[in-house]
Amino acid sequence: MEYNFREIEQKWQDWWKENKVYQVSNVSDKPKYYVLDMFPYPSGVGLHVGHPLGYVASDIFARYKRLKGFNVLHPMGYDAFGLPAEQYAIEHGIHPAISTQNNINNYRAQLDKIGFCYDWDREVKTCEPNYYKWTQWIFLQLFHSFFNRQKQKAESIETLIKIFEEEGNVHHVCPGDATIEFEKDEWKSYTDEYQQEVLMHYRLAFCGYGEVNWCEALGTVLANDEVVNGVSERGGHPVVKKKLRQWYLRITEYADRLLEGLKTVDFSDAMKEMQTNWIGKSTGAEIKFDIKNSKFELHVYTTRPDTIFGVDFMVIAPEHELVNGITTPEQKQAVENYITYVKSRSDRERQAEKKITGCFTGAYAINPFNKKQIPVWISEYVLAGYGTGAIMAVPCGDERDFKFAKHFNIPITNIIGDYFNGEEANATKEAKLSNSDFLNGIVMKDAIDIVVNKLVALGIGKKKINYKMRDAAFSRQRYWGEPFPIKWKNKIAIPLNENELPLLLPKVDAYSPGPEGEGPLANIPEWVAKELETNTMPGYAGSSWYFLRYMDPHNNETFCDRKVSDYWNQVDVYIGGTEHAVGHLLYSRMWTKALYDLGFIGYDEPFKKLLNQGMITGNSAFINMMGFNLIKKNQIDKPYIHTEDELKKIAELNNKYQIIHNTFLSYDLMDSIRTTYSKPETEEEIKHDLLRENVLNYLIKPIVDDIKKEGLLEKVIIGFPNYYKIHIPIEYVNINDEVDTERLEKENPKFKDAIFISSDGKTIKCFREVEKMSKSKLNVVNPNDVINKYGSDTFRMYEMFLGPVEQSKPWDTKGIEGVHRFLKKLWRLFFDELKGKVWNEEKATAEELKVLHKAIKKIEEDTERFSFNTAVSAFMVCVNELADLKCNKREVLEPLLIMLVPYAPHITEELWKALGNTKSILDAAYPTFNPAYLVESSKDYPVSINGKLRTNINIALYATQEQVEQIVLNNEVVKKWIEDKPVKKLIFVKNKMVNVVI
RNA sequence: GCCCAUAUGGCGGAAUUGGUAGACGCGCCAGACUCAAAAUCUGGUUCUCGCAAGGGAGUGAAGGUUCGAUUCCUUUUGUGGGCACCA
Repeated sequence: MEYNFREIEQKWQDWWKENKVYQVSNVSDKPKYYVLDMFPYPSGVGLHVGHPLGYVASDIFARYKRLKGFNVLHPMGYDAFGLPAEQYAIEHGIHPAISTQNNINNYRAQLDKIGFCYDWDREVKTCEPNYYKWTQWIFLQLFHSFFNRQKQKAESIETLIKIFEEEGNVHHVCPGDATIEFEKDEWKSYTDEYQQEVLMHYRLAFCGYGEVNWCEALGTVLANDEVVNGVSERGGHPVVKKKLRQWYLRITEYADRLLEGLKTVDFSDAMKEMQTNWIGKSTGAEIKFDIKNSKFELHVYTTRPDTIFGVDFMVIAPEHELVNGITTPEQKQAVENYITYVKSRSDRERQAEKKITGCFTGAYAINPFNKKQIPVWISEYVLAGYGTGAIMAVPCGDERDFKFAKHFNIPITNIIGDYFNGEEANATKEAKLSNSDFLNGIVMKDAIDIVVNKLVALGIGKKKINYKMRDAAFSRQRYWGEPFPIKWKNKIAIPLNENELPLLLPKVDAYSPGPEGEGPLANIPEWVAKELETNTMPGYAGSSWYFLRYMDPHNNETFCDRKVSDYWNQVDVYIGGTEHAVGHLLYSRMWTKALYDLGFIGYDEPFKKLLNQGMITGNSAFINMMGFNLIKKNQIDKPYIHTEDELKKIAELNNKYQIIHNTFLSYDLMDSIRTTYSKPETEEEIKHDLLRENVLNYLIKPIVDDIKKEGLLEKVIIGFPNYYKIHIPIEYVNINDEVDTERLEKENPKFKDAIFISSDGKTIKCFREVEKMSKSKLNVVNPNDVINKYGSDTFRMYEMFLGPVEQSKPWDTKGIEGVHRFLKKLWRLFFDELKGKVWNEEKATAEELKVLHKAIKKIEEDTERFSFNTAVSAFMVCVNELADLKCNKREVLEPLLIMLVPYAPHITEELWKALGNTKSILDAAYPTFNPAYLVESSKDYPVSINGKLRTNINIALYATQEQVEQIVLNNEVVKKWIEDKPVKKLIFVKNKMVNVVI
């Protein structure tokens, strides 16, 4: 009986489906466990081998927990709204709903092949009305809420209105606009319109204005990754910033809670650090500066008020509201030019730019303490969104300010004495201040509070806590997203009633953007007639709460019954990529906190533990191409004036030969071509040079012919070769990096009639590089192909065996044979090809039980700590050892099978049934480790002399330090190394090692 | 530019708390079985000097702490991810 994985896997997948073995109930006596994957966006390309890495890991863990007696919730669904589907619709005229469903079907077929234990009855798709109804509903809850800073929690906006009626907003500073202040009578006197405007500044979901990437030529707003080097990726049109009405979530109000919550969750330190940095809480001061000869005041946020006397200039963001008002007439033109430049730049470009740019506004701020006049500049490195959009620049203490000052010749004041060397800034807090008026002689870190207190006393500043995090932009000018349940009447946002939900996304035939940067919904007359909001929600709306819907996916009364969410509680393990570190993971944490505050769920952190899976990168294949540039002769020696006609011809030829199209060079040739010997001596070198010459002559000949034909013989020369590499599809490359050129030419139009040059006239070699797996890089590996060849059990185990789940690693099919061989070897412990059944009912020996229990210990520990790669190798060790012992005993094999279920569910179910079990192995009890089988009486101690390993000595485990010393020092090898030198110390660590120090 | 991660044989990786560097697998070499191949099995495989016994070097680089460092600290280089409208 052979291991026929194709038959086995299909059989059990069908059986599991028929018997609904993965259906999970919300009612159970068992303890609950919730294992969640980050659900995928169903792209048109389908899954590649990188996607299932996390899914296999979570599947193993879910199955493991089930064997351990838990009621395990392990669902899957689709994050189905998104930009790519809409772009596809624009290009191909297929409705996103249809292409998305097609993609989902494709994903599902792929996922099913891998044998996951998802309860598919709980599947959610964010683009379905019965799902997004509740996304809209939660949005309304956020809209109807504000964040009560005194209680540090969200509350109903009705509560706030009551407060306003009773005491105005004196105890509730307006988070959207701190300048709004009113008493109760004032509130009552406000028009309804103004009251609503004020409330909008408090709501957790609110409307405001924000900048977007606007592409006039495409008439649309572009995502950041659709903008490359300041122009649109499609078409290369200019992109500028444009202010549009946008919805936001007031996530900044939750900044402190989000920080606090990190202490209660089990995320990696790196993840916590990333989120902490993203929130970017800092303590400092806001300082008011008067502007000379002007009514304006400049507010600056700084974390270093102690450096106030070192301020040599101010930099404000080019889009700062004061720029217009304070710029002097002389500087107006220069400032306008500079702003035009900045408008074309993305925030990221602005921060990454090394070139120092800026423009003086002509205005001067006045240092409130010494009345010094400080020039006010604008520069792209100051962003409007951070702090007050203005900084006080202290060149002696900040590198960026220092370089700016040097570049524009602004005199630098040194306030830190010897700490500043004039060559580079020093951000120390330890220096004693000088040139600092009343702060002279005070250590900087102590001066901070002194300055703040003085600022407060003088009424020109205050202590301030600042966050780098901004409120989350929550609207898109797109079609394929959740419509907002909002109507606009007289510029007032009117929420729909709950009974009007879901507000269905209307069917459309065209997806082009609406007028004035509005979304496609603005093109639908009925939609506009109803005065409905034309923006839609962003991709992360649906994903911010989906883990709750899985618990109660068919509920039509509420998003998730409170009793059910109380039972399942938090997600116990959440597995997904780090790329979501500061997006999805912060948003879903915020939504959870808001839902908790409003009493809809019983916990305020969604994910108890987070495991980050690494990427599986592709192993791209490249082939070389070459080309030559023609160099006009006058660039080299004597001046020669080319005629117009000649110049045109040269340009044409250059165009033709810069890359010699359709001619590809084997990789092993490239080394030869790139090296030359000035004096070839050995036979090899002569051969090498000959080969090189042949290739080059071959390539150059047609160029020379063309040069002659065009009559340019004396007028140009051929320059050094250019080298290029291009991707070739990896399916045409074998394990030895040899290209199947015949098939490639036949099947791939890009390589039709291609010429391949090799060193031996036969083999064309390519070279490999590790890159992200993507369609454009022609390096995608489809899991189905692997499964067809080796089966899903092999695939699952190999994905794990590749390395730690958290780490990125390249996909390489080479090693998969080893895992497959392991499963075959396991099979042979049960069945022999010729003899058939070989397993038996004999009693296991102590040695065999030791092998088994060693494996139980190791595999259980490794699975618990998500070290699946080492668990796989422990299985291999165990099977190797059992094979060596010729152990075919049920007593040993059965527990081994149960342990293997999470990793290879199909083969284990088959063998389990073959052993005569009638019930599924999925609910078997996990074997219990018994340490008694592993007890040892002695150990081979490694013995080092001065830290260098010299020998091993077997010593009883109960030996005392004195006994060990005696044994070790009398050992021949040890004696030899000690010679006659005195032993300074002998280090003995029980059960570990011995080190003799001489 | 800023934040985070990461670097170990020909390759993927192991070494869980500072204690035998290279488990396990791939690949490669040699052998067995076979008419032959596949499959399977046995042995070897970090580099280097040496016939061998046995030395020496070695975890991106440079320093440091320690009896002992892949592991901790400082500096530095390469690579990958994120940076607010890809998901």
